[in-house]
Amino acid sequence: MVAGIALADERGIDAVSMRRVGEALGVEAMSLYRYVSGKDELIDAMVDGVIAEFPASDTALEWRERLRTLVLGAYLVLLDHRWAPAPATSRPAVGPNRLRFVDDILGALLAGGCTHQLAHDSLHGIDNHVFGFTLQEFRLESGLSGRGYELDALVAGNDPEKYPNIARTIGDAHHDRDQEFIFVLDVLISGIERAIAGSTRLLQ
Amino acid sequence: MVAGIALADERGIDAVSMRRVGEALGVEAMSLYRYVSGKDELIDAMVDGVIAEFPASDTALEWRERLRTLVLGAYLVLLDHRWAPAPATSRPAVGPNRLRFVDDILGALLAGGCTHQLAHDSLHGIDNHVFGFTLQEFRLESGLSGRGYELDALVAGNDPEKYPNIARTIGDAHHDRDQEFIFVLDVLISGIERAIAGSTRLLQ
DNA sequence: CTTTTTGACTTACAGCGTAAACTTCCGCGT
DNA sequence: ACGCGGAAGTTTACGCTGTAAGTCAAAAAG
Repeated sequence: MVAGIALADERGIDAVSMRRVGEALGVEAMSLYRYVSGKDELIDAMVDGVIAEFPASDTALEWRERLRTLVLGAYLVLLDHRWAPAPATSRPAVGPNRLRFVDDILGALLAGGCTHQLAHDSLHGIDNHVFGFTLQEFRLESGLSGRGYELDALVAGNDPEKYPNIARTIGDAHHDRDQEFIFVLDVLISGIERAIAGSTRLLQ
Repeated sequence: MVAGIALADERGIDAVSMRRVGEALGVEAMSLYRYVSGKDELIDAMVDGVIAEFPASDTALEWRERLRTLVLGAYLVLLDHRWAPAPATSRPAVGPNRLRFVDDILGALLAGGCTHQLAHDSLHGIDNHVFGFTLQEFRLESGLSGRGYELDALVAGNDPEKYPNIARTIGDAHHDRDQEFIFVLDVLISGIERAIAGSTRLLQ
């Protein structure tokens, strides 16, 4: 499994095949079936192996800061395993380390005074931010050209009358992945904070 | 392309192969290469074809309501094409309809008084919510068992001492996909709203 | 009427996941 | 010391995938 992670880290998730993982271990492909029931189980194990690297949160911190560092810790790990968000979000399996991670998020939310229902709902927003945001960012960064940000490139060569708001926005805004991740995270925390305060209607 | 969408709708994205799409069109697999350069381009076209169904926003609405209906419209379309979020989030291509969708979101944000930078950053949060949240929800709902929510099932059979916060939360909270999607959306809008008001530090 | 373009078909190949059967070898009870 | 059970690894094979290359008939253009 660690061999699979290493292989995916340097050659991408598509390079992970039973035959190649076997080769990396100096063994035939079919031998791997002694240890996993199939490729799906291997991928699931690899994903959970990455999540195992997520640092646990410091429960002594104030809940917002605790949540913030917890999520940022996960983010930093995912930076080193950019293939991981895709299988983590598209496969149904939920491994023990992911459960631990989810449990940690819930712990911070409950410490902040969320009702169980509110914590449950907010969890989805946070969890999705961790895996969904990274997934989309890494995807764009892997765009064919050498340019850092494919959306820019596409729009630059496109009709500014067709996409007026993009044309207006681009150029004035700079793209910084890390800062953006933190911004959305803070938006989420801020929104949850407000939901805790006024437990009734959120908007207005 | 529409044949590919229909095929994916009823048999899943994995059932989409060149040979099967060709079969659905009464044609051999290789004939498709007259119209697309390869399978990747086909999938990209299918994704953009789904996004083409997203209804445009009503620019007359107040910005928050405009953004809300815009995103909900997209959500409803994705409910009918549950395979779409996965390729939409994991492939680098950005089609014209997706650009239009993004442009629409930006329009609502700018109408709300966002700076260009704020609109740009918020866009990522909204866009990721649309595709990332649906991706994760559909993934869980496709879990093997007949149960609706796999996380429940997993945790139910797991050590409540290992995941105390999950154990505390589950049972008290009920899972309603639609309501959850709207909740997180409102959290995002609420957070953006607050970011517009106080342009300085978000938390505290 | 000839030439060019178009659309589809056929064949072929390398790679994939994995089912099934087979060999090799180590550790243990007798 | 012997035999044997099970673990570990290999070999072979099958059906599936995307797609490169070459062929051929019909339609469109000159």
